[in-house]
Amino acid sequence: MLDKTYRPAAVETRQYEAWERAGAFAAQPSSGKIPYTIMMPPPNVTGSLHMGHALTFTLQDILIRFERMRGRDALWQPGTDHAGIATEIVVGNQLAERQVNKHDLGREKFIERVWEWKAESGGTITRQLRRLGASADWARERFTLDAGLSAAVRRVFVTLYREGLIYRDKRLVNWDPVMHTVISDLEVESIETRGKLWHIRYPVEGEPGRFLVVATTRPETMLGDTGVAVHPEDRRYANLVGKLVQLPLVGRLIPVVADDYADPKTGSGAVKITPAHDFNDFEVGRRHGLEVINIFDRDAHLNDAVPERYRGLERFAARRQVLADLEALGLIEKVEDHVLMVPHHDRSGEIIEPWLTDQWFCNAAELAKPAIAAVEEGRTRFVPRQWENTFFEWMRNIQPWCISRQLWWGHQIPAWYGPDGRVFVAESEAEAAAEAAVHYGGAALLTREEDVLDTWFSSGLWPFSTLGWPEETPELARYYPGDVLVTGFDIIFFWVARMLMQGLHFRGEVPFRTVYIHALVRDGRGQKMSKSRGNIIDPLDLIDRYGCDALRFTLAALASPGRDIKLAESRVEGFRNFATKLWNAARYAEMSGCALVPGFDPRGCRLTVNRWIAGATQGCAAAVTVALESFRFDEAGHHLYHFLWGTFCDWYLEFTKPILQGEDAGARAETQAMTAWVLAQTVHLLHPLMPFITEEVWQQLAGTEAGMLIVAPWPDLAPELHDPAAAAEMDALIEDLSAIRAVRSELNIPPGARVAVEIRDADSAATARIATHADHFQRLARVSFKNAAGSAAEGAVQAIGAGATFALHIGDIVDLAREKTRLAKEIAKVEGDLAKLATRLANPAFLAKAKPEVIEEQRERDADIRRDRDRLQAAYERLEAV
RNA sequence: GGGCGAUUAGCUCAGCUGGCAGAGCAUCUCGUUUACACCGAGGGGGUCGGGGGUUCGAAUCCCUCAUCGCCCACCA
Repeated sequence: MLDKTYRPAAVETRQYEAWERAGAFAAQPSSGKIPYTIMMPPPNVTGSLHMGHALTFTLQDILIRFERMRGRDALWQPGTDHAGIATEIVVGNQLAERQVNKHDLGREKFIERVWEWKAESGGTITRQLRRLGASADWARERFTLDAGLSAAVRRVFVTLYREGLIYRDKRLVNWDPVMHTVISDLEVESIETRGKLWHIRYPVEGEPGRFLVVATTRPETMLGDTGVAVHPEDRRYANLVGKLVQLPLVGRLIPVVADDYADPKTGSGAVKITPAHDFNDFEVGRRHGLEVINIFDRDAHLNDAVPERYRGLERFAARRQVLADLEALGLIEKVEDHVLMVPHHDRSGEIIEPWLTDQWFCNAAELAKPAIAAVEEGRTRFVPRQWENTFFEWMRNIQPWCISRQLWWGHQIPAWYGPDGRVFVAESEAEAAAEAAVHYGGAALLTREEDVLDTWFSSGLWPFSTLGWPEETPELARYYPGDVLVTGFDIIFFWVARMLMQGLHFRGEVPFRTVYIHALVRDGRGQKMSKSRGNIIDPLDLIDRYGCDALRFTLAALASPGRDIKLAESRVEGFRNFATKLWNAARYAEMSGCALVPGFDPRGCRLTVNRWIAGATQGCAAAVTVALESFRFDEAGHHLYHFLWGTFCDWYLEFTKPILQGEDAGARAETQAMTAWVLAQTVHLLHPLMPFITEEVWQQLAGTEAGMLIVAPWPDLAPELHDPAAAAEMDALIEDLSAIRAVRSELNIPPGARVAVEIRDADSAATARIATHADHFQRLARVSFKNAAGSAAEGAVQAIGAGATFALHIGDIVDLAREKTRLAKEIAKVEGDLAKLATRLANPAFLAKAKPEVIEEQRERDADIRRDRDRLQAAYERLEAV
């Protein structure tokens, strides 16, 4: 027996354990089934579930469950990511609370501490994923720092190095002066900031009293200036090109060069050039052979390259000092307010300093070519298609990828330096030592590269490293390439692009056929949820309060393509109610003796109502299938919602109550079987979205020996179940009943009052229908048909149904004038529609140019409305006659 | 500066290849008919952001403007 109320928490725990125990999540490599693979985007190993996770993993689980039920060998490959920078920040903060920094600890101790933290919190995210109902193959869980995945990383690094696609280079990079690491361009977030534009006078050499004015937002960097650029066609400065100016505070003489980079319309038109600390200036300097003077140390404090009075100053203190000194010298011409974009590290929030260092780079442009081609040729397609443009835009302008990080938590780069600085790149120290021995003609002391790799370097290998590569495992052969990758647009560049590049390079095949890009879940103001903003809605909180199924259904229903999700709690509540509705319907069916009948064939039903609901069920199944096939989770949800609530509960269960309580044993048995059958189909169709409650209902309905719903076959219903005659009859009946109910309600006729009704203007179909379903009229509209006492329309309220008018005799309580007004209003509305149709149908251009089926449709509609109008008119005239 | 998206009921949003403007929530009215008040029945509520254009016909396609949001970009 089903409980009186559905209690999600208990059911969710019990069912999840049962699934896992039964091995329902496990892929079946040795089955004859066609594989279906989804690679789970690995969340941070020490992270915890947020709403973005809830969305992405719900959608993935829906697809996996759908395809599993459709008979595919479903592999949802789970795992976690070591998340280098993010995790180092967290552990760094933990240490900071104890007044310790990581350098006090040393590399080895620090890494130990991170592993401890992983042991402490590492299970959290996967536990939470289980609470979400995620049916991943947990036995195959992987971690990016696993031995196997680390071997894959080393193999890839070494291979790309030997192919010349990974190299070491001295370039300007984005430097985080607090974390002391480089980050890639993608990790830089430009934040609009209100600042100042200082106009500074640089004295022209040999022309006392003459100044060249430069404008800058970062006056402290002038200490590293090695030139000033003006536009070659800027008349104002033409005679200065080739001359020298004297750098104030420093005294260095620096050249004025002509370069297109200088924009005459910006600032003063003359721009100071600091090659060591600005990406543009670096290029300008290179073009003109300017000196590169690095003035910052790794903390972004001024170094010994600047005059003594500034040495050791932190960059903003330096700015204040430089400005004060320039002011004292009268060299500040003016100061303007200025809005500028300041680069920040997206993780640490620190202001980035462009800094000249040696780093490891990957030739992304080369790797991007096959990836671009793969998407162009449709070997991988994006859904929605829109995102392909974003992908192309970035890939076609891709920059060298800086893959080294000055961190400790991650894959240490497999490179060793000889005594003379020569690099040996190899998969192991022994291999490197062997190479070195050959090179030096004997054993040599090697020191290992300290840097680790960008986290995304290892996650880029995820689609094949998790399957055992570099070993050629059976899993690799079977599950690569995957079918669908589900992710948010925010990591298309970070992750999707890298997986495509690495997958194509090392497997020669795309890692997935389809990339489904979903929206971001945002807060009420449309802001990205983040810890720092403090605007997080906790999915676990919603699960506690409304049940997991309600949250899952909500996220699916809101996942319309191309639109961000602003999560409203009222939605979750509404879909919780939907789950309750299903529960109560199932409970009612159980109480009414509706049990699944083995071998029951809905096509054998005699009763119209059963033939009708069979067709409606088939229609729903087809619609849900199409929706899920095309990633329209929202449409799948809406079809199910309307079918289960609006059709099955609101109408079918009401229509069949008299049958279930009636004397006709045959009709009762057919209807009981049918009710159970529809419920069974519905829980199948709903299972991917609401796995828990559907499994629970299914097991009550079918019994435990029937097997679990999670592995039950997806409904494949014959289109012949749709019976047009039954559908037409029931639709018309619903229209009749609704019309009568509306009139009753509008006129405030007490719902309990039984009303005598007289039928007028009925066509033959309506006459037959009313006779057949008289009991429904009685029960669901509370009317009884009797021979009209007299023909007078006195006291009658008239409801316009489908092909008949129902005159309700309600005695004296009718306000004739009000009733006439009501009818007149309806007539006016209908006449309006008819007028529009008449214009259209009288338009020769329409008749000549519109598609024939459209014309036919419009004519039918015209005829239908005309019939309604006529009956309304007749009803009105009867009142006139009183 | 470039690109993308959005603008539809009080709120959150559907509306596909043009052909009857929809849902959920909220609101109002009525309701203890034994599945369900997390419910049932019914109602009100819209110049589809503005302006052009294409078309027999536009919420839908095109142009333009406005507002909002996001992504990318080296403008001192």
